[in-house]
Amino acid sequence: MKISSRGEYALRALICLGGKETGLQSIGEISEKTLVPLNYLEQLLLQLKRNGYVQSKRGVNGGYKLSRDPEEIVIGEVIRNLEGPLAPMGCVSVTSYESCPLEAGCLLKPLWARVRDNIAELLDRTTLRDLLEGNV
Amino acid sequence: MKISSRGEYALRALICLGGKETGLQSIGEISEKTLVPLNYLEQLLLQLKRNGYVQSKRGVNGGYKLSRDPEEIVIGEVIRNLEGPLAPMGCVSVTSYESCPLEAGCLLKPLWARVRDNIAELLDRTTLRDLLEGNV
DNA sequence: TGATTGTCGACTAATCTAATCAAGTTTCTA
DNA sequence: TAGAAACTTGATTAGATTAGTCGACAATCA
Repeated sequence: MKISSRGEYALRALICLGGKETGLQSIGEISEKTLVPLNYLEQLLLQLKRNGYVQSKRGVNGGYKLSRDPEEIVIGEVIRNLEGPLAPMGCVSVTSYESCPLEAGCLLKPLWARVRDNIAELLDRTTLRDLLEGNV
Repeated sequence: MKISSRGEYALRALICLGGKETGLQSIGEISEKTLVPLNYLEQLLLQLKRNGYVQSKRGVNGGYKLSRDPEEIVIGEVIRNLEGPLAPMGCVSVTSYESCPLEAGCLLKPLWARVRDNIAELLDRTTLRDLLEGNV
């Protein structure tokens, strides 16, 4: 039931960008503060950009900044975007359901569904702002 | 946040053994009913045996059966035994904590801790009996 | 123009997952 | 007591995923 480093690292980057610094922060700066390898961070920031969480500027003094208010960045969404569905099994995934031959009378499915609901409920009501303010 | 097939398959086997059949069930029978590859199931049953959940009898008409009452088999424990800690990150794992250089002021840790607590609370109060009776 | 910084795509080493296989050992039953 | 049924053990493997690396390119600004 692990979170992969993609999700963890991306959230670290968002937290870094949501901090006190108001201007742009370069990949290098973010890498230093978050301890995420620079070349790997690059990939994650690009994906965060494609998903509309951050914006960038090239060239001297360029860098990244958030492109939304922290309270409009929902943690559950970020994790889904970066590492796939929150559900522990495909048969109970809302965002990418996969059928299973045993599904009909499956005694496990209701359990997995509750696990999914618990996780999704928590992560979908937590925003970047909550994290920044320690409201967790 | 996936459950691996080890956990899923092992639980299927336990559910199968906890079903109406009272006597021994051979690996072959269990494999057919649960759709778990026979050779793989073999491994999982052995591990379940080492962990004290099932017992076996060799020879003709041999097979496996539960070695505890279903209400004494806690799902959280089974999953921990078969696929490791429930916690989404090492820094919040109760059973196998791993430190992290950012841990001190980490704004994510409280979130992961809540995720862990939610999952563990649910899986540690669910027993095999609950699954068999559909009490989930 | 040249230094700085982001962008993009390909590549890779290591690990994990999900099996598979082969060679036993034990036990039952005919 | 032979022999088949059934469990036991350890080794091996193909494929996927993870986590990262690398190199060339494009934009920006002093």
